[in-house]
Amino acid sequence: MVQIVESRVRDRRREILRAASDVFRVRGFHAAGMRDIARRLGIAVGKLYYWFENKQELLAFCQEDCLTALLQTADRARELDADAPACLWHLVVGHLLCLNEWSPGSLAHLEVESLAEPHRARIQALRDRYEERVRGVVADGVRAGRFRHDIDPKVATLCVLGSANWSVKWFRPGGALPLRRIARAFADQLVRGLVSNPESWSPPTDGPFSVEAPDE
Amino acid sequence: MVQIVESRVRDRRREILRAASDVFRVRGFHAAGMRDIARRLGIAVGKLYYWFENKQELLAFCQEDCLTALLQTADRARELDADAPACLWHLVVGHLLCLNEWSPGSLAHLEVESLAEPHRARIQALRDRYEERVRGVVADGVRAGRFRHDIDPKVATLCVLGSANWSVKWFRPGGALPLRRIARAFADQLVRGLVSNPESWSPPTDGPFSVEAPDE
DNA sequence: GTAGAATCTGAACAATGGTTCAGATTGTGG
DNA sequence: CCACAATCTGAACCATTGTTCAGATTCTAC
Repeated sequence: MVQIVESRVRDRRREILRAASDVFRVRGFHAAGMRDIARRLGIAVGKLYYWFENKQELLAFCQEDCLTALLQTADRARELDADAPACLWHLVVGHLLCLNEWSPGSLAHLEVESLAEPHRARIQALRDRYEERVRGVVADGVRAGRFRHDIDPKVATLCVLGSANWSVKWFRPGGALPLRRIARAFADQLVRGLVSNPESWSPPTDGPFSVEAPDE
Repeated sequence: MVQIVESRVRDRRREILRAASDVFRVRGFHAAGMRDIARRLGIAVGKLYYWFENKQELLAFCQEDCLTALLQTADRARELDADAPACLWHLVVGHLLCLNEWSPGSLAHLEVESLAEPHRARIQALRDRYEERVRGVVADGVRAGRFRHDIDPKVATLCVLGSANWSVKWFRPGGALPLRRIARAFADQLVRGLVSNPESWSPPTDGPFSVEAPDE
């Protein structure tokens, strides 16, 4: 019963999130106002304040939605029981697909400093948790000898996440290159730069994120 | 004579740019207002409008300043007469040093969509020119057999620039890791992911950007 | 059919921030 | 010393945006 109510609340909030995401893409994240979002939904602006306390809560909801999805891709990559290079490869692919195809909140994800307390701490904790997942894969790989011993897992993780995150700035659906090809190429380059046997290593050919999807 | 006047105008405008940069860092790029910038300089807000037509011109000036510096690092890397992997390596290092140490306008550099016409077209042309420089190095390397033949120079360039650009979001002077070490590690990973002989390739040990600077 | 809960409206309010400009101040050349 | 140019001031104006809330509408349970 309570679950049904909560599900309805979440559905309504996610509907607003999707409208917000549309406005983020059209006007830019920082130029997106509450009136624009309400107009996008065809509702009065006051209604937004029935479902969200204020704009900050809406932004936090967007970022949380995206981070939840990213953490889920990390979980699925982990579940593969693959070695660290393959696991990291899937993580990179998953990150790009998540930001550019699955997660409507991804534009908000980039805006690290747009949140103030109290939302900021909670969202930062989620970001840290996700980054720790990625770094854990890299560190495991170094320990197992699958990644070079002279890399710093923290720095390598920052390099990986930077490339993936920045893709939101330039990738456009329907562009010259399909997203999955870009995702594989990024994953190839970033992982190959870390493995201890780059000349014999080859990237995975299957996995959980439909990398051979119908855009080829 | 005219040169002296232009130099004075530029000096004044760069002084304002540095104040703007300070405010960008403290308040975040999008929360930085003209009053804040004027306060930072201890001047009346109207003075800003004596030297800049409006806020957009100031933002464009910041981005142009940063892009000019980036193009200069690309020129210096090119002048080395090194092969493509070494050249790209220096470009990556130069990019990170430029954004995080030399160029006060770097926070503005990230904000691709904050500019409207007519400034946007001019700045976008500079961005394209810089990206073309980087991509040219990658394409040359593929042609010469120094980079893998199966990479797409455009995608590889986007991967490289994404990592480097995103560093502005998290790097802090005085942090746990010195900038040059981070820059070298990024360049190592990104170039090693592209070279055709990653197991025998080793990164440059000297170059134009003081990578062995006194932070070690 | 009705009471009460849930949901919604949209004008008004307050705050913010970009910009203007009449007038003031400073600098410079004759 | 003075005219004129260059530079500067800061209050006021205007537009925008987040938010509120009294009241309206819709929904639901009895």
